[in-house]
Amino acid sequence: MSISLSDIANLAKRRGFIFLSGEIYGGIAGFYDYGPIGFGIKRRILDDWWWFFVSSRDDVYGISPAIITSPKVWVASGHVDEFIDILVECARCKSRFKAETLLEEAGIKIQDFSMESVKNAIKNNNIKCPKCGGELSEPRCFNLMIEAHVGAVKDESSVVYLRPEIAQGMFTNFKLISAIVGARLPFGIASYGKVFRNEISPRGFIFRLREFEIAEIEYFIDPNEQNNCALFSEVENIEVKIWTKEEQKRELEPKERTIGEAFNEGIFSNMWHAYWAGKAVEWLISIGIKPEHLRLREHLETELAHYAKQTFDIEYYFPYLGWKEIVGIANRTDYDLRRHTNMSGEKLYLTKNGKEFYPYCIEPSFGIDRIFLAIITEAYTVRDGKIVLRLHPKVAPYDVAILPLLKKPKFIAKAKEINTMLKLERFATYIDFSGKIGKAYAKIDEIGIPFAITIDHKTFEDNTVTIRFRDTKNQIRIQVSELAKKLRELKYNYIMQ
RNA sequence: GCGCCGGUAGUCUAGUGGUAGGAUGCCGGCCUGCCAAGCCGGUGGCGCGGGUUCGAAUCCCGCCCGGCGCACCA
Repeated sequence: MSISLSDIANLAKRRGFIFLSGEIYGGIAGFYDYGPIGFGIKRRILDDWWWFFVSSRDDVYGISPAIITSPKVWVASGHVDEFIDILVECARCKSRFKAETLLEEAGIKIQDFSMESVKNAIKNNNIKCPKCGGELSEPRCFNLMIEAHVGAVKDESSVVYLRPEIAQGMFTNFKLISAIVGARLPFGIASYGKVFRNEISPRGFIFRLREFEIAEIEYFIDPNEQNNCALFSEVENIEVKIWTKEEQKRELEPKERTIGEAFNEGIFSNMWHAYWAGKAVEWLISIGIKPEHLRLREHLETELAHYAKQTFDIEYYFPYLGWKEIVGIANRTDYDLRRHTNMSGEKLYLTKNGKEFYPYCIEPSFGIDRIFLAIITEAYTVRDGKIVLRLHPKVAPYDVAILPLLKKPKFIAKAKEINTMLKLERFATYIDFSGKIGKAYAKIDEIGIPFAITIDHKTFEDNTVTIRFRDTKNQIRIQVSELAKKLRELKYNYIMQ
């Protein structure tokens, strides 16, 4: 029996993972609130991401740029031009078209894509609906960036944009950061946070959102050293399905390759691009995604973003949605630093042997909410008609549950004592003495807590408790004094099945 | 944004014009004492707004939200 999106949404609602935002007023499409369990999991994902890509490394620096910044940033980045679509609608069949595509197909070239010139071009060339031949409506502007206003007066000069990506915060701070940290190439700047895109129709539970969390690294390399990656041995042997654009065009299946093989085949735009694709896959697997549910898919030329030379999506196989993007790894070249240098006048380039040059940039960009959904989907299993969420302990909402076998004062007191002890050891504990033990086990299985400590009669004889394993229901008995050590061992040596 | 379908306790669901019912969850009690046992009691609902009608969960209109298809997804 395969799981559906509504199974996931149902669990999410029932157990406090995630809810439609403002639901008491009917909600708002594309915006969701994370509840206690969901945010517990999401925070663990973000923490582990930060550890893997920032804290555990010496070459990546973490920052936190503002969500709203100078609107000029978005002009320079190309988002003001590229992120705005002018749409026309057929008055008869109601189909909508991008004005740009429509004019292109009609072989008409116009200099500027202002509303006026699009309107005139359509009128003067008597362009009709390509589907039904009907009359086209007035062009309308659809901006994928969400606008806001700052200051007391709400006019054109007060317009700001909610960031549609974090990357620009890394580029605009490039000079300051590289000077402060004394960074030498190659090095990266990383961040995570909320971004906003005015999607036309958000769909698929939390799959397409208007406000979502992205974690990004902008990794800067010397354009003359693109194929000199000293860290390549870290990823060389990682195996993953890779689907090149040629294979897609020729309708061939994706092929299993190691990152090393793929690089040697010339599939990646450079060695660092291959390296970061490998690291992204490595991380996803380390938090519980099965390798067979992942693949790297190269963007076709028509899909490439305005800034990208080559992009690979890491796609995850959602049983109810098919293969969908959860991570993108783009080679942005020197596009952004060059644009910002030209627009701002600041020198966002480096000097080597007296020669000025722009670093190239490889950008791994992680859609955290989609990864959250993938992790929940991956973990969702049914045992004896009950849901067991087999999350990796690293991303479980709590480390351990503490349950008294009986709801008697001395059992509860002992549970509280152990709870306090483990909290002092920095475990995220979950204590529950509200119901019966079987019911408590079922509940913690559903929210994915990997281990449960049970206080039973024997506890009062010899100060031992049992640790019960979510995945097997097996129990082991252990001295209370050994608990912290054992739990730490279990958490970090956990092997996904 | 267009088209089709839908929206009843936290969740699942019965109810097609006449007193909203059940299951589950949640809270309390009894009992039991290691994997959602049982019994008793309690809590909680017709997405929002307008209209038709003596009377609307039910019919009509608008909106909001969701699902599917199209379009969109740099």
